[in-house]
Amino acid sequence: MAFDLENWKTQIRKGYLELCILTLISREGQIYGFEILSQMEKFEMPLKEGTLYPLLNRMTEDGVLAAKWETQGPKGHPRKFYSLTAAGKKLLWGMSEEFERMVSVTQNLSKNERRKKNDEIHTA
Amino acid sequence: MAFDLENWKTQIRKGYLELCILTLISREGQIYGFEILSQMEKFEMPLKEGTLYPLLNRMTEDGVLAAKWETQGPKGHPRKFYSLTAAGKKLLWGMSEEFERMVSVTQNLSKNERRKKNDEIHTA
DNA sequence: CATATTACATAGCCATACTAGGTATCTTGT
DNA sequence: ACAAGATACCTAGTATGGCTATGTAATATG
Repeated sequence: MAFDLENWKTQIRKGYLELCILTLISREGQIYGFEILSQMEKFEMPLKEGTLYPLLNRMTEDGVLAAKWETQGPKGHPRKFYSLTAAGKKLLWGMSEEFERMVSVTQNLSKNERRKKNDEIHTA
Repeated sequence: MAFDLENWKTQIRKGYLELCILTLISREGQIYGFEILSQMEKFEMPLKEGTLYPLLNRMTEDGVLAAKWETQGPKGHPRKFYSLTAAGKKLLWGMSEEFERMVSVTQNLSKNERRKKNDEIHTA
């Protein structure tokens, strides 16, 4: 409701988590959900199951990820492994490019001092 | 509906635009809405009026921004100038810190090669 | 055999960006 | 004088993704 830092941190994660997770899958080649959770925690960007699984299902439905079940022999819960499709790799590339652009915009905004029109401020 | 790059670009802007705009206001000291639109366009991060004005009103209601109307003498449409409150400065600081953290996480995710089990990668 | 851990899944809530419109004032061309 | 465009702000409604809370199963452990 109120505009506080915690709420903002939730908002800024939208889209960003997908970039992180696609990057992680790309790096690992293939990986299953629970392992993503622990890796993301290791990288100090933890997320909840209720965030991850809908995200993975969405991206699988949309042809960004390929999923296959693997049983762990006689023991262990079966795991659903995800990997990038060709479309997924292309998407990740586009996302990385845009994110870098965003980073450079914030850097420019912070850095560039306003030089032109010192006089204009007095308007009137 | 579909998971495409354009939709993602909309999502990733959530929260990010607020960081940009607070940074811009901080830099300018005070600035009015229409000028924000043209500055953001100059920095290659354009946004629509329907995005900006609700955002400014929200942040004003929540005590992040201070707003005051200024008439342009006998000529010109009156302008609503925004500046950061103390709470706004504090919020911007927290947001910048978090954004930098996010950037470093993506860098680590992209960079760090998986060293353990090299053999596993070459399979097939 | 009860509890914890591993592992995946979904319904419902909420905040933000976008689309598409609206109002009002001032400038410019004819 | 009047139409068109630029300046300037505003809002209702929609779509989307992250979060909370909860559920289901299987295996491991004391």
